[in-house]
Amino acid sequence: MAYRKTPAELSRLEAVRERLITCATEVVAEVGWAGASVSAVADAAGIAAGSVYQHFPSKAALAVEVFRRAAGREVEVLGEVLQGAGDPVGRLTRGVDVFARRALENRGLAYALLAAPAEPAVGAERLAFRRRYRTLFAEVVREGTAAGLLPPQNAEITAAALTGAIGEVLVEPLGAADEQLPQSDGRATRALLADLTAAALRCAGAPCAERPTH
Amino acid sequence: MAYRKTPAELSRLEAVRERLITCATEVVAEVGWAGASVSAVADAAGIAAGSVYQHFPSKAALAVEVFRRAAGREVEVLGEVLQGAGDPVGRLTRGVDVFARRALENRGLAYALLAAPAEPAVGAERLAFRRRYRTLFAEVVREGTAAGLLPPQNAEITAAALTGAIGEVLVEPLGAADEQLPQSDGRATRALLADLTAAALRCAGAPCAERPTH
DNA sequence: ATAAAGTCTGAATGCTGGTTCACTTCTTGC
DNA sequence: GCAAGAAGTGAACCAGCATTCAGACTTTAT
Repeated sequence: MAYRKTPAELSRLEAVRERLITCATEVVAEVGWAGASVSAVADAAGIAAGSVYQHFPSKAALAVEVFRRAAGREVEVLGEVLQGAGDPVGRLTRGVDVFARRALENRGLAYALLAAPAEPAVGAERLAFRRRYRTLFAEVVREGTAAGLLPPQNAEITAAALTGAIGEVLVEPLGAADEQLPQSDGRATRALLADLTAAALRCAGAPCAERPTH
Repeated sequence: MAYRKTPAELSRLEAVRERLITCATEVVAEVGWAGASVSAVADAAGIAAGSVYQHFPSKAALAVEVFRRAAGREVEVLGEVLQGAGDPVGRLTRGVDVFARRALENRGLAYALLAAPAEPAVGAERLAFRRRYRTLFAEVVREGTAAGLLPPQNAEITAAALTGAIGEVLVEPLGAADEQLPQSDGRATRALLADLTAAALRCAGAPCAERPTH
């Protein structure tokens, strides 16, 4: 024998793979799934198109991995907030706020994760992750009702409604990603976040925290 | 001159065009936008693929027309309910109910309109129609607050949240279109509708109509 | 009947973008 | 230094599908 992958070589390959994923994520954040062709991604990562297939069996597989990584981070963050300390209603408030804030801070990627047209494989992944968001929200809602802070309700439905509501409210500002980004923490954004969390709380039936809009 | 389109001929062409749109809608409802190739649609309408181009300049144009017709009907129905007689909260309730019910009665089409992957042109149209739903909901919400039936809130945001919530709640049951359709008015569906309208009312801040879940 | 002007057809064309592959360029172990 | 075996390259390949087009068939008006 005259060649065996040395540990160093192995980790170099791993690094290339990671770099590929990172660059692909950036490309997707910038031009969406539609514009993220294999060659565009390979270019961004500084390798040849053919080399992509050294790391992934297909473009779809790479796309799915990109999606999982990015969406996984969001699920994790959201989960930490929602399952953290404090009363359920407070956690829900903060969860919505954090989720929306993160989306607005990384619009391109958020849009890709939430709404941008994508190939079927990514679409399926999107569904799966939405279900995870739902599960997280549903748990908090259940805790809220158990604690008597929220009225009785179908937690799963409320969770779905929350997921959809947040997504829909964000799509508009995210879609306009290119226009003069209105400062991720400008006046308008603050108002948006306030109104969104208010709507979310109402949706879960939290007694109006009375933060009248504007 | 030796040929001029006679009125009869003209209306025949118009009829073919209509038939094409109808058949295309059916195909889309059955196999989604992805599966609705020009030849599949032409086959369904009983004409040759090339003849499609006698009536539409491109596949995208046909797709957009299909979307507009179908979505337009929904907007119209929803508008009629939301702008009808009665107090705003009641209208909102009925609007959500009617919307969801119609979607569940024509799952394939509803899924295509709401969520199925589609070419960019259709995606754009989808955005436009979502905006119209929002506008309709926003108006009712505004009326509700004006009448003192709903707490002060950002009606636009609430409307977006409502649109998103309804869509998200429906996507799951709609996506499973092929599985044993659980009777459009079975027990499960009734519960779903009740929970959905309840969530929607809470979202708008309507004082709990106290219809405890299930 | 016939010419002019359409409409219809469906196979051929062309484009787009993922995937392959013969070849070049490393890396490894002796 | 060298042979074995990878990894890297990018142009060629290929599949799917919208779109076109030359020829066949219809309708209209004389």
